[in-house]
Amino acid sequence: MGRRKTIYDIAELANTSPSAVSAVLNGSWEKRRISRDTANRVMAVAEEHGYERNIQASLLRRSRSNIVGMVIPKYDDRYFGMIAERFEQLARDRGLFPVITCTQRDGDLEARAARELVSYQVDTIIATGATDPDRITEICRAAGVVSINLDLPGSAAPTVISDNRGGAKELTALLLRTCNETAQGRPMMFVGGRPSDANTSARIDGFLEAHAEAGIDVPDDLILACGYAGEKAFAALDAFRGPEPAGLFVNSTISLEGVVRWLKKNGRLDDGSTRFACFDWDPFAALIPGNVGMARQDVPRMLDAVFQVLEDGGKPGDTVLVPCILEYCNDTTAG
Amino acid sequence: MGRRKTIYDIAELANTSPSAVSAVLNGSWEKRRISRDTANRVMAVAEEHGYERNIQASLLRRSRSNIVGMVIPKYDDRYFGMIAERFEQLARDRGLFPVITCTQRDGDLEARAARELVSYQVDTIIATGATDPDRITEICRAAGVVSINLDLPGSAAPTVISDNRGGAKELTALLLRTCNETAQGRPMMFVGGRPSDANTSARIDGFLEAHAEAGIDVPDDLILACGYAGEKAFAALDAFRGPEPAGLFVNSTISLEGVVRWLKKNGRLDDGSTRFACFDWDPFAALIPGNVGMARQDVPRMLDAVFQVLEDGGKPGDTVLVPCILEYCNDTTAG
DNA sequence: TAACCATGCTCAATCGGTTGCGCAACAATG
DNA sequence: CATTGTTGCGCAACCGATTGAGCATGGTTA
Repeated sequence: MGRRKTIYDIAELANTSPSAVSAVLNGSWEKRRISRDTANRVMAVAEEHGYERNIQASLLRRSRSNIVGMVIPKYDDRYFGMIAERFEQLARDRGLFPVITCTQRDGDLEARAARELVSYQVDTIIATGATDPDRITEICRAAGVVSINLDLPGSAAPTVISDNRGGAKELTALLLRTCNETAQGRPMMFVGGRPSDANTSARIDGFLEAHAEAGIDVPDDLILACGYAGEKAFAALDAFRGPEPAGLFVNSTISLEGVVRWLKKNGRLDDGSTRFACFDWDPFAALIPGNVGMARQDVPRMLDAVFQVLEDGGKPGDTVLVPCILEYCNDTTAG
Repeated sequence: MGRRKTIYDIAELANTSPSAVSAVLNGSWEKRRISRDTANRVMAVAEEHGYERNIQASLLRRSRSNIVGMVIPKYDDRYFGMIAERFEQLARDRGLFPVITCTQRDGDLEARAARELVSYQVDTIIATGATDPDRITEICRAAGVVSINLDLPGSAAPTVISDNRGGAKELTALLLRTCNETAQGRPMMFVGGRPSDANTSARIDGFLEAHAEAGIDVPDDLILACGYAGEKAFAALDAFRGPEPAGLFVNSTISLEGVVRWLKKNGRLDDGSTRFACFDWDPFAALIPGNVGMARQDVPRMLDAVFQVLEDGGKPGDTVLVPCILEYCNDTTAG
């Protein structure tokens, strides 16, 4: 099949110059004083021949690319899936071209991906849940690319993040209330996440605060920050030898997959006898017996905030804290 | 901050020519007989100054772009999330640059996205679950871009697709077996999807076939192909006035969200009294009481097949059918 | 009639890599 | 010494769109 059509082909077919074609097709024709006649002629020819602009060539000449990159740990997760979907939509609404790259929570992959995005001349990189946000920011800085952190705080770029501490505290309080009759002042167990991860550590703070306010002491061995992966949570629970915890605070739906597998294996799932709460939201997880509540991160507000920061030009250190939405599950009431 | 560094800057700094820099940095330097000395010098200087190649400029000159585009209906769904994640990984393994675009099951958006990808000089577009695959193929054809259909069959490009009929038949048979005592020869209900959608129609075929083999007749009004969205399934069930169905075949996890909301509202969820089966897979949905099984589409095999077709150069009409994996839920046994 | 302006268009340089071709220097061979 | 080959490198055209500058043409004003 023949070569792709270029503005030169269209110019010849429409009996005018490449400059005129370019002006017509990128909308600057009125400013460049091309007559409506010529414009119509060019547009008709372009349409007829299925012309598509070569953005590479266009961007090479322009200074801004209007490409916004996002680095995200996973797609296969409702939280990150929603982020990706919303990001695309908001970017498109603003006439930007979104490119998302999935990096499996691997710092080296994140850096590679960021460099790759820079090569593609992105104007901006949103680093979502990056294990090392400042490394990405540094790559961006060297290339003159704006960067924003989402879901994990970095010191080198503006950050938009959930109120992890507040959300975890509220959720823990709910869990304590619901377990009140059975627990009798015993502490809950915290499962999943990495202690080095700022979100996990903020949630542990909230978890402990809620216990403190209820006058309950939490021994260290009840904090199982064993990693996010489901298998890790499963293994950590399996290896736990202390006294039976009164209820579980699960740090993410990814970890929850392992937790429910473990509960199922031990026959404690179907009757809902083991109460748990989970940070993050999943519509099906919400229906699992024993789940008393989920802290849903407010993805729409978070992404609105990201684009707000983008438009206002945030400074390193700026942090937008977005409250979580507490979802009551399985007829837990607020009281 | 200064302009981005170019090969011209690096050439000057390394005291050589731009051609040599280009050759060194894209790996063709041995072929172009640049000495190891010069190469090392150039690489050191590039490293030191954090040089990143401008891919736009590079692609403008080269003929192949190595960009593979994917059009996908949603991210916020485990099935499509897995597809996206796997696609990225396989593309990267092959040295390609994946760009995914989410089009919300909207034909016009799909076409716009395809055109946009063409503008970005993609070599290939994988149209996943597109409502109108042939339209995308036509856009690709006009631009000399290879296209492949995934998850929905098109006549104009090679297709990789689940064995929807077979999977639905097996799943329906499982549902019939599990409902045997209570159903006493009564038919199941089919919920969700669009009848115009080839997957839905193949699954309806499988659903009916399984009933036929069990000698059970299915009246038309038990086929509620009301659209995929959860609310639609909810509304359709709410509006249904016929005799109570003996069990539900749900056409996707998206529809299932509505189905379980409806079951919950009617107090039939927690005791698992209403049996259902669902096409597609979700780890949490698998644990919902009453769920007897899920037909899990074999995402890894599907994507392996896609890249296989890409490498072998498939023809329009070629179809790879990938079997589903039947997952038994809630202690349903195979027997 | 000269000076000036508006209109409608085109020219040619430019963005940053890539690549066919050729040139200089030197070694090896006849 | 003439010819041929090898090594190492640089020149300049090119990819396709954008854009500052400029050039006719025709109309208006002093």
